[in-house]
Amino acid sequence: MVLQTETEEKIIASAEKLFYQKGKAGTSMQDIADDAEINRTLLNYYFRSKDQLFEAVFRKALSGFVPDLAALMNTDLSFESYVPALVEKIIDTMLENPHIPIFILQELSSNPKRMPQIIKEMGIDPARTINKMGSDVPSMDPRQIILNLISLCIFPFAAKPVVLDILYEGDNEAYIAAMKERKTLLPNIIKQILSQNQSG
Amino acid sequence: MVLQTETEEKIIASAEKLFYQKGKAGTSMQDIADDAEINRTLLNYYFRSKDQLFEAVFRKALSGFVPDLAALMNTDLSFESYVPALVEKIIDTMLENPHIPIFILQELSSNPKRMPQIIKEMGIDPARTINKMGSDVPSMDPRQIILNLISLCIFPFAAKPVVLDILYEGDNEAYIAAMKERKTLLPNIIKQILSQNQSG
DNA sequence: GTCTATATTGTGATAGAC
DNA sequence: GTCTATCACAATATAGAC
Repeated sequence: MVLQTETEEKIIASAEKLFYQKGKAGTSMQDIADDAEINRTLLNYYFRSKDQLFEAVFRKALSGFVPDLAALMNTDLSFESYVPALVEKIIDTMLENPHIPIFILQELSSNPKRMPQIIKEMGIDPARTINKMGSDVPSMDPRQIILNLISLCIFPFAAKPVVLDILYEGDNEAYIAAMKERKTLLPNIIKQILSQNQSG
Repeated sequence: MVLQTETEEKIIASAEKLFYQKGKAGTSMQDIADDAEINRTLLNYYFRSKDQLFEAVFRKALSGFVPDLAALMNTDLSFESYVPALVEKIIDTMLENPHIPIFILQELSSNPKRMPQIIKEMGIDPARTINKMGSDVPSMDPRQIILNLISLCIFPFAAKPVVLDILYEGDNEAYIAAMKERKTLLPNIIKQILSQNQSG
């Protein structure tokens, strides 16, 4: 990621904003050009096609946090010991950009293979993680633990509009505070789940 | 929901299928007409506009399970006692149609007020539920409990493509079995969370 | 209720002048 | 690197014949 022209940067910024909010199909090249205040044909000049522009935005979104998660998971520390850092990294990322979960899930349904492929490229090794957890916590299925952890971290952001309205009566400050609280809440829950099943 | 013409039923069936898979913006009226094997103008004849057709599909999706959840939540039973039934209803619904979570989340981002409005119409009373839980479990925030429960139920379906690929190596049978297992797993986790905080 | 024909606007993408 | 002009086609929606 070296030097970029000013125009290219404006395109990416507008494309991010609109793809995040309205999805790929819901955003036109004209929408992006208007938002960036440039001529529409420049989008094709810089990125050749809508597909390639979207791909650039998608990869940039993942590269903002997936490599950090991979680094955590690829240490020799036990699963339990890196859970707090994992939770904090995910929640902080989502707090910075709450649109990311829906954006990714949207693309997932129309292009299921892309996301798994990219996160493996970025250093996440699912088999290694599952195996290591299997020796840490032999009494239960590591995949259910991972599923629980990720669900608890991400879903409250993916469903932000309902959560905000239904549980926090539209009070965004209260919503944000609750999300921050979860950075300490969730590691405790995971610890409980792990200890329960080790004794059972 | 009385008698419908055969054509109207075919339209709804095709619209459901395509809106679920590709979202509202990603589906054209022509796509739906082709899938239903009818003339495109009949869509406008029966539903007047794409918006109204989408609205019909969206309401139908929610009416398949939200009223049942409302009925559970509006009894005088304690929260803890109806959790297993709640979890089972949600997971069974998602197993029958795994596209529903993404479909709803997609619409949520482009139309944040619609979903909360509809589920309140369908009998869910968030304030009542939160208040009742507040007296059941006074030591912790009921909203965090609800958030955890819903996250654990729904996210594994919303993210099915990644979960299936990364955790279950594409083995759909294994994925389904794991989801069914969660019908007994999740109520235990919720019970643990509740008891931990009651004693703490 | 179902069709053809058509209006209008928007789409992604490229060629070629400057 | 940025523009105008233009292509080929797809979008939603309606009018009117049958």
